[in-house]
Order: sequence, then structure tokens, then C-alpha cells
Amino acid sequence: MEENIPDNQGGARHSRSNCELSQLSQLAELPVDTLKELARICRPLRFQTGQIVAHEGERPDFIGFVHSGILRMQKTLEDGRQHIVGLLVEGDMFGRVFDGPLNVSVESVADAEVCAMQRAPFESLLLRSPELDRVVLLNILDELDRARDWMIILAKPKVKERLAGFLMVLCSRFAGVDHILRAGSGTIDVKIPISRTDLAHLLGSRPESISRAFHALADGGSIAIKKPDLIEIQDMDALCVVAGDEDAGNHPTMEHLLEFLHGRDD
Amino acid sequence: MEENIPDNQGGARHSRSNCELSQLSQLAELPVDTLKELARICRPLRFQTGQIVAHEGERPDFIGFVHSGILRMQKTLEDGRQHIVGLLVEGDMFGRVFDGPLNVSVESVADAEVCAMQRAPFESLLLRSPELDRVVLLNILDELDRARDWMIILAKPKVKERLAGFLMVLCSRFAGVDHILRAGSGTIDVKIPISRTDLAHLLGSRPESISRAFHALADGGSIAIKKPDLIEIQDMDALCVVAGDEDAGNHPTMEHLLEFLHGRDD
DNA sequence: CGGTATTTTGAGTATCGTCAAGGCCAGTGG
DNA sequence: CCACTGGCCTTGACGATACTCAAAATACCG
Repeated sequence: MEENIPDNQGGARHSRSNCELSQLSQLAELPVDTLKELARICRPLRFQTGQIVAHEGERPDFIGFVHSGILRMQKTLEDGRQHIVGLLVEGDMFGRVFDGPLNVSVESVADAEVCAMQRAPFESLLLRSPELDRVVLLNILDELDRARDWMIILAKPKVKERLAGFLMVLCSRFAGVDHILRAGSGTIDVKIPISRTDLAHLLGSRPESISRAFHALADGGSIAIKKPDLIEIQDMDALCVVAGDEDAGNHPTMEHLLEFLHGRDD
Repeated sequence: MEENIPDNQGGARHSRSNCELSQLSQLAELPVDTLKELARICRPLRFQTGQIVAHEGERPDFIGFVHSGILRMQKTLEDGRQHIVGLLVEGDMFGRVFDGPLNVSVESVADAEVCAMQRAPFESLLLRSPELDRVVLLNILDELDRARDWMIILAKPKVKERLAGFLMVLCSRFAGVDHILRAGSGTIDVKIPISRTDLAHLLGSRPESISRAFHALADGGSIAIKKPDLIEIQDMDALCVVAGDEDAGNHPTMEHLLEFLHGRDD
């Protein structure tokens, strides 16, 4: 039960009759006829904060493309506790093409729109469209990279380092996602999308330690805590140093980010 | 330079004129003509312990299928330190199909045989063979799962828990790999394939703490240290409890493993 | 058998998890 | 409009754990 595409009874709301697939940058370059076929088999779904999109162990009848909002992937441990293994944002895909049940649950962290592609026709289209297949493949490869980046961050011995790494990820990979980053005057405001408790699960720590780590970073001068979930980044380079610089020289500079954000805000 | 398939000058040795592709269980089910095409574009390579198979940031001209031995994937941090993000064993694939440069280095931990598929013809074959495409897709999805499992393990607060989780992974996912597991009398001997230092990097700790964690597990009675790199597992259930049981009720039992190993040894 | 690298042990310090209490904010109801 | 309530974040104190540095013991290799 409940393995089908969620309907109104299930809690999700159909927002429009079809998705605006071309807004997803990865799909935009697909051939027109492929896009048309995609549009035919996809259903837009809306989820409110806290709703379950897919359950671990089930095999939903759809493959999801996140259109807006933020979802979190989590695994349920034996003792019932949930452990976050990643966040999904605009443009991300979830669901196991050609494969068995999910091994993560997906839950909306903020109000989210998801394009649900019916599994069977999507897989069949995948076989006929090499371009779509390629997009899906690259998407998964991308997610693999993200998981590896998380591994590097999680392997840091100190909470402060892991938290700094997390903030760097928000500034790089999540930079394009609306409502997360906002340009200030020579600084950048970061809206932390999840609670301290969730952040603690994600970083393998406790809420108290996360809180202390935030304030330790603030005392160091690299960030300021405007509100508990609104962080102002004052010194990106210092943050990189604390984070231990996961990817050698691959981090965004403050100037580059500000430029990017000002471009987006106009 | 050195972005091509390693040749004899580069250190890797061609072992035979063609790979025994059918030995790789995932490929065995492919259509015969696809296998033939694969055989034509693949080169067997041999690597000795410590050899670099592929450099981070490069885009090797081949996609690798591990035939035997163990390789490790690692990222180079800014300070030059290397951080292990995963191990590759028999049946695993590496190299980014249809995509840019690698973002991990691959290095052989033990003498290894790798089937190197020339990139261009492999990608072209991928477009023509849906079955091969599916195999590749599932392989990457699998690796994504493994990365997520690592995240769960890495997020454990105590080193002892992470180490127990690592041992459980060796007993489940690496069970089929030769020379890692060996059946004892009601116990299982595990050959730790990497040094304490590497293990420390993998688990986000230090060699000293890893050593202490090993001995703490031994004092608890769940394992015995026969040699520094040869661990006898005496109580798998106890080990699961210490590990915190990542995947609810998904761990192998001692009996099941012993049965499996005895079947293999005959 | 000697030399080197790896592993182990020890002592001291820093960090983190735990428990408990207090503060901040939003929503509710008088 | 204000007091109350509940959830989340913060702070403090204390014990447990892990990191650091240094040295000893062991294993490995020729």
C-alpha cells in the first residue's frame, strides 16, 4: 500500500497539469520530442514541510525530479533513529531506475515540488533515448561525487571542521538554490535549511556540539550568527582553512560568489 | 602525459591478450555479441601493490573493471594528505562514463588485475547495447549505496563503532572477495587489506585510536587479534550491536557466512 | 640475523557526549 | 494585549572519548 504515486488522499497535491520540465537545466538540452514524451508521463506533486515522499524499502512507481524546495534522504536504523545521508534540491533526481526498492526514505524539509515520472514509461523511454539515458547516468555520477565529498567531511575529527565543510558545501553546490544564499555587503548570508538536530545527525554529532561549533566559528571571526538558522559568512578563506579544504583549490571565493549572486538577483 | 591506457613503460603489465569477461558476474548475463564486442575493446592490465592506476583530475582513456585484487580510491587534500573514500574489489567499475575527469585517484592496495575498456568504443557500445547500459547504471547505483553506507558508519561518534561497522562491511559486501575472509572453526578470519594508517584515514581517526579500538573490541570478546592484519571474528552479533546496526536487520549471521565460505573453499 | 616500518602503549590535553537547566521565539487562548 | 505553552537553541558542568607526542615493542624483509 502507498507504493504508488501519492495522490490527494496520500497528502501530495497536484499543482499543475504538467511539469515545467524545461526549467530543469539538465533536461533543457534534450531533444524536443524526448521532452514531449517526458511531459506526458510526468505528474507534478507538491509536498509540504515534513511530508514523506517515499519510504525506505518500498519501490515507488515513479522516478522523482526535484523542481523546487528541499528534500532530505535518510536511512532508518535498527533502533528506529533516522540518519540523514543527503539533501536533494532543485534538479536532483531520486528513485532507482531499473532497480529494486529504495534504501533511503525521502522527506520534504521545506515545501517542495517534485516531477514524478511514471516508472514503466520512463524506463522504456530511457531505452529509446540515449540523451536522456546520459542525463540520468551523469546525474547519478554526480550524486556519487557528492556522497564522496560528504565522506571527506564526515571523516574530519572535529565537529568544527565538519560544520565548516558543510557551510562550504552550501556555498558551492547549493549556491544556485533559491533562498539558501543571499548576497550581503561583502558578506554572504546563508539560510541553514535544516534544524540543529538534523544537522547533528548529518554531521555525526549532537545538537549541543553543533551549537558550540557554530559559536566557535563565530568567535573565530569567520561567520556571524544573525539568527540561529541565518549565518553570515564573513571570511570564506578562513572557513576553508578550518574545513581542511576537501577539494584542493576547488572552493568558491567570496568575490566570485557575490558576483554570481548579484547576477541572479537582478 | 600518462592519460592513456598504461602500457609496459607505465608500469602496468598486460597479462593476457584478452580479459575473461565472463568471470565478472554482472557481465555474464550480457548477450554474446555484446560480450564479444567488449572483449575486443578491452585490455587486461596488471598492477602491483602501490601502483597508481589513475590520477585524480585526469581523464583516463579507459573505463576499468576490477578483475582481481583490491584498489583504493582516494582524494588528495590541499595539504597533500590523501583521504581514502572507498575500496574497489572484483566486479567493481571505475571511470566516469560520458563524463569529465576523475575526481579520485585509484591506487592498487594489492596486486590487481583490471580490464581496461577503451573509452570511445565503450561509450559507443553503451549507446547500442541497452543491456550493458543497464549493467553500468546499476553498478553506479550500487556504488552510491555503498557510499551512503560509509556515511552512516562515518557518522558514528565513537571509533569503536566505526571500526565494528567497517568489519561488518568486510563480512558482507567483501565476503566474496578472495583472501579477505576465511572460515575457522565457528569463527571467521578476516584479513584487513589496508594498513592502520589507511584505516585511520578511511574511518576519520588516527592509527593509535584504531589500534586501541581493535583491542577494545578484543577485550569485549567479539574479536581476537591473531596478527595486526588478521582478525578473528568470534561473535558477529556482538559486533553488530557495537556497530549500531546500520541497516536494520540486514547483517550476515555467522552461520550463513560460514556456510557460504565452506561452499567456496571446496 | 639486523634494519626498517608498522603497530602498540603510555601520559597529558583537548574535544565531545551527556544531563540538566535556562532562554528565545512563535503560536494559542484568555 | 498579555500570559501561557511548547519547541528549539543555547549554556554550563562533568565524565568519557579521542587526539597529540613520545617511546617501546612487534612484525616484516632481505
